[in-house]
Amino acid sequence: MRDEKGVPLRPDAQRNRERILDVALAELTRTADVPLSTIAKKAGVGQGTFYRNFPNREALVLEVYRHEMQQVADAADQLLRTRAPDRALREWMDRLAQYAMAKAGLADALRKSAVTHGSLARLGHGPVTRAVALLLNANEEAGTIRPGLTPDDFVLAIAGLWQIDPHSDWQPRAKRLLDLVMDGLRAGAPGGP
Amino acid sequence: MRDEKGVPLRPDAQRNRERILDVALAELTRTADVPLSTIAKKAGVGQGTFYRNFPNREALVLEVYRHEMQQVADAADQLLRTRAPDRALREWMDRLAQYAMAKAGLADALRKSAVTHGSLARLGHGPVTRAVALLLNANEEAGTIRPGLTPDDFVLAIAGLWQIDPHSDWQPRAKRLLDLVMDGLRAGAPGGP
DNA sequence: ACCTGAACACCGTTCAAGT
DNA sequence: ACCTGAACACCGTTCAAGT
Repeated sequence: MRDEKGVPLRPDAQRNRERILDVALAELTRTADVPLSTIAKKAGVGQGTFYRNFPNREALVLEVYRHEMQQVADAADQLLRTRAPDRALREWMDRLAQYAMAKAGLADALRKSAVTHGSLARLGHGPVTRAVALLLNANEEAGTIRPGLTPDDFVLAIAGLWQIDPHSDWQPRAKRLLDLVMDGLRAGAPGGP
Repeated sequence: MRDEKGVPLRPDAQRNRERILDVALAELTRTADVPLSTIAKKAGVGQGTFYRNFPNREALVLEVYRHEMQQVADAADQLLRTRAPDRALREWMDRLAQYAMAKAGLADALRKSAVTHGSLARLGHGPVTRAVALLLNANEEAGTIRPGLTPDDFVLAIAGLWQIDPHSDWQPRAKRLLDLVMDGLRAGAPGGP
């Protein structure tokens, strides 16, 4: 990890930053409204150190979320190698749903802290967008979805996932949503019915 | 307006409540994070009076949002009387999009204050759900959408609307999303292609 | 029965002093 | 160069006193 000028952080500073992120992940996953002071305390750093690393709540939440999203994104490549494009896409959506439900507190935190639109958009330019682009491309070439769909279209279409209460019986609702989206993606595909 | 026991509020109490709601609509539409104390002050009531009416931020936001949503819901009946079912559905979706963009601050406020899932679900049992049910029923009977879709399915499918930045060029993105959803609803319809 | 506003508690943010 | 933690500011919530 380096600072804005490209200078490597001092080792103790680096460790502090990592400890904050570790604690933040654990705490934010549990509930979205942990006081930042609690995170600082559990990470064993002073308030000032916390704010040196993350100037506000949003910066912290975004960083944690980005890191977690990387993992979901990575699953896309493997699915594409081992399955037909449309099955890969659908299974990836299922994993995304599971992930969204498991990290509900984190998603709440994102909603609450984010300047909302701006931040979610920025997240879009991360690994998830790349994964979605891969999946959509493969399907477009295989003729299993209509041409011209963008990762942005897809992300908007599945936004409902984060509206589902993870403490409820969420599986059937998620399945119905994802089936609907999949039908929407398929509509007008060259290889369609 | 009556209290929990069905006793009508004293006239001055009633006026206070209405003034709070008026001010809250104006302020929350502008930005989601107005201090509640500001709303109380602009409404000309003390802190205590504010809290008598709305025990927390969420209660206020929900009430304002419900009131505003009523208007969108009302448009459904008129559209159904003057248009073919699928055109009525699509045009209603367009209005919803316009509304969501106009009241972006309000939607932010809802996201930030709500216990998130619980509250949005409660909103679901309001006039909007009734309007969606009407629209879906008419289309199902006309054979323009697949049978068996619920208002809940629909609400989840269009959730992406509230992810769009209203300060951007939102029309094309909203159109692409709503077209996709409409295709999803149509997939498998008896009268479909 | 309802209202007011000062008082309290809590949390985010800053900054002087330290290593 | 980086850290600490007390101090400050702000906002939600309560409550004693008033009409």
